[in-house]
Amino acid sequence: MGCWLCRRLPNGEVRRGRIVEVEAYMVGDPASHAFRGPTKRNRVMFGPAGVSYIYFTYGMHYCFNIVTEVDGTPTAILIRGLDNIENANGPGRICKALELTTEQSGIDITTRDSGLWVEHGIPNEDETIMVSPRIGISVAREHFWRFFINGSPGVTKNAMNKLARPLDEE
DNA sequence: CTGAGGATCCTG
DNA sequence: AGGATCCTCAGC
Repeated sequence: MGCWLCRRLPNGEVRRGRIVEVEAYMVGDPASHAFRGPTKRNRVMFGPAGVSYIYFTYGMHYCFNIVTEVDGTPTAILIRGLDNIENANGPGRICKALELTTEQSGIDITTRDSGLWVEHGIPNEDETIMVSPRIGISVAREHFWRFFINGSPGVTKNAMNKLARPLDEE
């Protein structure tokens, strides 16, 4: 949260969006694409951290994730919202704004050379991190594994927001 | 081979 | 609340 997702577009333009909303997909998590084992689509989730996982859904949208844990442990973070970029609230809109498709799945995002990378950032002192159930899933709704910066314009407006509470009230 | 459902988004 | 639109995967 607060880091910058950076993308060099095919025309050379660089866009930087501040990450303000994410969801975690865990080992043993029935809502995770990796839950039923490796497939052609999800195989990069089973690889090392710092790699993009992008999938196509609903016949028209792409969603961008970052693989997070060690090789062989299939976890990822879905990036759901960015500030500082127009029309980048929502995972499908992020991929549209940054021109990301499954072509960019499986690439190393720890280097600028890939054209897709993350730069360091942290939340500001006056920002509150909220947690809520994840959006758009039909199982494992009991887990508060969605995180967002309260009040940021890049955060999705959704019914789950009314269930949100501050992270530091754990 | 088939069918159901989907980590979404827009409109009304 | 419903539709767009098609890929993926489980099941047979």
